[in-house]
Amino acid sequence: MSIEVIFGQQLRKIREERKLSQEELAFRSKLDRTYISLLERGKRRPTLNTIFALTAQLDIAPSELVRMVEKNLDI
Amino acid sequence: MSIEVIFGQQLRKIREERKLSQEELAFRSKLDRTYISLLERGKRRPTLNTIFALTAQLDIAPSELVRMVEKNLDI
DNA sequence: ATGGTCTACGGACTATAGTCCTCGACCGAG
DNA sequence: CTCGGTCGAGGACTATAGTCCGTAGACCAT
Repeated sequence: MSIEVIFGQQLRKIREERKLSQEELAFRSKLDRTYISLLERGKRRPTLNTIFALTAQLDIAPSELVRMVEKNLDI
Repeated sequence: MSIEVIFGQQLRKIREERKLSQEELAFRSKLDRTYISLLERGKRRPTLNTIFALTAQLDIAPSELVRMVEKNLDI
């Protein structure tokens, strides 16, 4: 599976655990609502800064999210 | 300090520890030499995929590089 | 049936990641 | 001095990240 698809899956998982809507996450991280949707569906490749912006609102370290991607990549 | 500047510093540090030139790293990670230079000087913001491509050639986990950025960010 | 919430998805756009080509400066070795 | 290896920098470009508009469908309650 590609990096961006795995990333999207993990992002969605964390967001849902936090009980946030895509729109709410977008608002808090100052990103666009439709862009969160694109990310979760693996249609976009976030920059490092975007990852930091997202994780800051999800109460998780950027490196932790990346680590989740790594782990799920080789499955 | 900004995320991209810290990232560049850490990238350079690791690359030099591995005794690779920018050109050699660029070749191995299938990126452009001038782009590695831009990254190290904090002039560009790498995508997640680019981080994976770089770290794969630096014998370090992507999450580890990101963790280094995190740690140095609040100094 | 209707209104609210959530999400997928599209098109058109702007900003910027990443490429390619080039030149100039530096440095240590021959 | 010159030459090879290395890097900074800039200009012009192409690809794609990220925005901003919208529509439509699913689900849930009233």
